[in-house]
Amino acid sequence: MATIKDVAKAARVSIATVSRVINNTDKVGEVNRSRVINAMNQLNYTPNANARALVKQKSSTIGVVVPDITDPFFASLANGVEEVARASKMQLLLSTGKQSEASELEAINLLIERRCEAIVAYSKLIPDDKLCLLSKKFPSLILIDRYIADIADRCIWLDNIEGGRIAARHLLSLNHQKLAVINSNYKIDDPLLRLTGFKQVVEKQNLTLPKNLVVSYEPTLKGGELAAQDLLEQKLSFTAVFAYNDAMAIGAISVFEDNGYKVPSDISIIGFDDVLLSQYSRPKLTTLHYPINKMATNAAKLAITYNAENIQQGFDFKNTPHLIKRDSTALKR
Amino acid sequence: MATIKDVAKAARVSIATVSRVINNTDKVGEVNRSRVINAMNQLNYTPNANARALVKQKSSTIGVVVPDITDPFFASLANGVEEVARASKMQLLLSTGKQSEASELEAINLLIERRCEAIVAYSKLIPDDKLCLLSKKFPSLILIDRYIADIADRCIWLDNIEGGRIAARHLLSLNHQKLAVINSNYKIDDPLLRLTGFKQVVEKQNLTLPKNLVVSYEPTLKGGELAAQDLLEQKLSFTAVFAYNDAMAIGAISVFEDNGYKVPSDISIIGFDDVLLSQYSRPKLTTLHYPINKMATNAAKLAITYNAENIQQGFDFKNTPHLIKRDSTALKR
DNA sequence: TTGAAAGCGCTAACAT
DNA sequence: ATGTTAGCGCTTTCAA
Repeated sequence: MATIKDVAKAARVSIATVSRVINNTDKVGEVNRSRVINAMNQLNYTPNANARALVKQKSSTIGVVVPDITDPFFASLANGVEEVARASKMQLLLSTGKQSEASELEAINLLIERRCEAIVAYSKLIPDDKLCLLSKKFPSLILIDRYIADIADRCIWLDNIEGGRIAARHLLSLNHQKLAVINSNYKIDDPLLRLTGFKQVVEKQNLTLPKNLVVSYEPTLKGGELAAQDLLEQKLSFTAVFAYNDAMAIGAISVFEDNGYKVPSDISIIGFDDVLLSQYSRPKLTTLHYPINKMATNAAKLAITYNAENIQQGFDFKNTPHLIKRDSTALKR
Repeated sequence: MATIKDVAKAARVSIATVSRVINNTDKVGEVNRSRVINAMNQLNYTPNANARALVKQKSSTIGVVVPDITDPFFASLANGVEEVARASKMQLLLSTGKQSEASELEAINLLIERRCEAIVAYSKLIPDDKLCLLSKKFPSLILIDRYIADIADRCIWLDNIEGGRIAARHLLSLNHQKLAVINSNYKIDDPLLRLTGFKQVVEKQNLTLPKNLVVSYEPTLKGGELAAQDLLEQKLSFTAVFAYNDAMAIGAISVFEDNGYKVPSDISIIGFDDVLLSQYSRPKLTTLHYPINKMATNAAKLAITYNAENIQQGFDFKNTPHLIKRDSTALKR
């Protein structure tokens, strides 16, 4: 590809002059300017962003690490970061850290090598201490969906406990007393936290949540189906279910209906996340909205802020889900 | 951040030696090697990928342009490219080209400035001639989901006409004779091509597709709902529907059912794309599988191949959708 | 308004 | 085995 030198030669000016017209940074005489422009066109010149990044010491790049862009939840996350990148005239470098600490670490590291000016990372497998070290080393690394006390000012997270509480309150307000929970069996905090909040509210009402009616499977459609089957085999009656996420809820609904239970008239069910799916399901899913897109834009802005060493106040580090009432929950008959 | 010079100074060796241990390219004495490694750790050294890209004349970057990463279809596309990047030890630069020629053009251009070694672009708004020019200028630019005769060797596309035919054949094989079509009103080729194929088969059977029963709306859930309402108001009977995509199909199903028609017993409906949604819907959607992930990996590999000026044979430029029979179509009663 | 030159961080000859 | 040095393509002083 043509370089700035080629253009300078063709236009019979110095490379400094070419640089000036490219960046519009200094006065350049009319004659020279148009000669440069002509030369650039003729040579199909495109500036080399890597060279520019090197000398200017800024990459105009914002990095994001997610496990799987195919998951709508992570797509929203990436999208949020992208919106900020776009608004800041930066570009998005996407790195996937799949199901292992090493992989997550590598993903972040690649982004640092690229000298991203900001990094938003969804990491569940790197232990707290390593993340602390990393964030010391690289101040504009923001963790999303994770809370580490030592670096709380670099964490944008969701209050999962409160989410569980909200779900419980909703079901209780519909007069349900016999409750069940379909949880995720992933080894991360979220399932436990949501269950904790749910239990808190339930037990405050002097109701109990039988162990048999708390089942854990993979947080997928299939997992939801298995969970529902499990629940139905317990021979313990329940009229409402709190599912770990929308996919599980939808899987469960299909099994319930296949077994002759109507949702919501026989069984109410509430999901979590409010991904696109929940609007497409039949019945439309009542769920907790996880403001991941907003959290991601916040995280990106925060990361940029730290990069500028220009710490600002007013970021929503802690976020709270809110109830979206649709058609999968109803008053107990 | 620490540079290679800092490391060299701390380790009391030359930068060449440091470079050698970083890249494991030459023999380095045991003593020096460990001194360098220590220095790197102490200084938290991370090599600067931009500098490396500059001198090595390769960025190890593969670019992808999509309109919206939030759309599961484009997420799959990006995912396919990411898989190839990962396998090739490259990284993914994501650029969004939203709903305008200028925006698509800018997205591609930013990727070229970054000196991506390969670019996979989903572009519907840039006219053929400009795209031809661009692909001359930048040989490792591959177009996905688009066919331009002049640069056919840089296009990975889906045979939409055949898709329409397959849908029609399927419905016909189920003895449906009164057919309707829910199409997209976007100003791109795809809707027309799918309809063309569909019609070909229908008319070959001496059946007709009444104009009133071909309706066009936005290719979304909402659009599908509107389309279904429109269809129901036509007072023309039909027993099977070909929808432009899964989202429209699912939207339509909900309206049909709300109006007392059962799917598939009263109305059969077939979608297009086979996105995740189609497995989650009730009934599960019969649809045409659009092998976008595979097409994307192919496009990425092809792009890399062109970059290496090492043109290989055997790429699937033209792709054909195939039928996924699920539960939304049934024999006409 | 213009050009010469230094240098961003790194790799890769070429010496030694 | 190790060091010296010349760039990669660009921006930015500093002079003219």
